[in-house]
Amino acid sequence: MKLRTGAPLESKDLRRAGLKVTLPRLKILEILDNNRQRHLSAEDLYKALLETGEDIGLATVYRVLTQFEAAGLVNRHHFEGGHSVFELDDGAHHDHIVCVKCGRVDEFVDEIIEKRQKDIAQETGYEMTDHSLYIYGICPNCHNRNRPRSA
Amino acid sequence: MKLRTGAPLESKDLRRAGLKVTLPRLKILEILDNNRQRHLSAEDLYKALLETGEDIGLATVYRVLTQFEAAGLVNRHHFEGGHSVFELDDGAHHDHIVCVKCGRVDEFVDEIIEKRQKDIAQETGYEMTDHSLYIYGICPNCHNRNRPRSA
DNA sequence: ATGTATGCAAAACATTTGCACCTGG
DNA sequence: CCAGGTGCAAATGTTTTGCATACAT
Repeated sequence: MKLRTGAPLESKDLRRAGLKVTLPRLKILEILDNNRQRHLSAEDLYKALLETGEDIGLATVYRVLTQFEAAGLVNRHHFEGGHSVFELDDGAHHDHIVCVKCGRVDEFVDEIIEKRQKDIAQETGYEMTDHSLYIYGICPNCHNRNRPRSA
Repeated sequence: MKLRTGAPLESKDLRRAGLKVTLPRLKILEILDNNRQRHLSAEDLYKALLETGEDIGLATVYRVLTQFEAAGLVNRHHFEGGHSVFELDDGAHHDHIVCVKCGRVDEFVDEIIEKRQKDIAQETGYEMTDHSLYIYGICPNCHNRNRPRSA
């Protein structure tokens, strides 16, 4: 099992996707890039944009994210809680381990699980097209925070 | 890896959960029971109820499903598409393999994957509380349907 | 210039809630 | 009878859309 990191996305990635290079799109890419360790909701992104002084509408955030998703630049995940979260897609498949306390997200790839999933699809007669795996838990930071040093 | 089936739920399961045995609740249990092979949305359930001639409101469907979830009678899943789907919970943990063509859902448990997930949580320092795994693919039926017999 | 993007406001959905009425134990 | 359950309609929160204006190429 190996953890993963990522590489920055920029203007040329937008052009390659057939999208004009506009300020909202660049800003959104930038914020996603600065928050690789957590997954942001449209609302999160919107607030972050306002904080940087940009006057960008929530509708634009949604539109841009949808376009980015179609272009394969970001992945959309439907978490618990009725709203979607987004992360940059650097091309490589990976799964997620999510902290239920602080929302931190780590990514991993495990060949044994990958292999086993293929086997299961075959055994059940399915032709596998995709899969998604989430492990939920309490991350090291939150775990320590909950252990009082005197007890 | 083993596939799973289920056993019916009834009035006593409602009582055990501290819920009055009412017509809407029984009907909803019944419909869930008759559709174990697919996961139903609140809207699906609502329509199914109307078809059986029952005059049950959508709000009640949501309320009942939420209560059932709290009571551990059903599980709620957040699929792609912005809405939730529900399935009866027969107590045993299991994962899902979903047909992207027809919505058919099969359930399975794989000890190797279960084990590996625990290992990954441990390696990354997380205390695992839960996990969810979906394999998406094309089920045998849909697969055959797409293969013309003359070609 | 000119086809796209954007911002705003309104619309569309999925889900929840308030409240008067109904019903199971 | 009476607490809990239900239906309806209105409220909520998220995401989408229509349209006039602004911008990238």
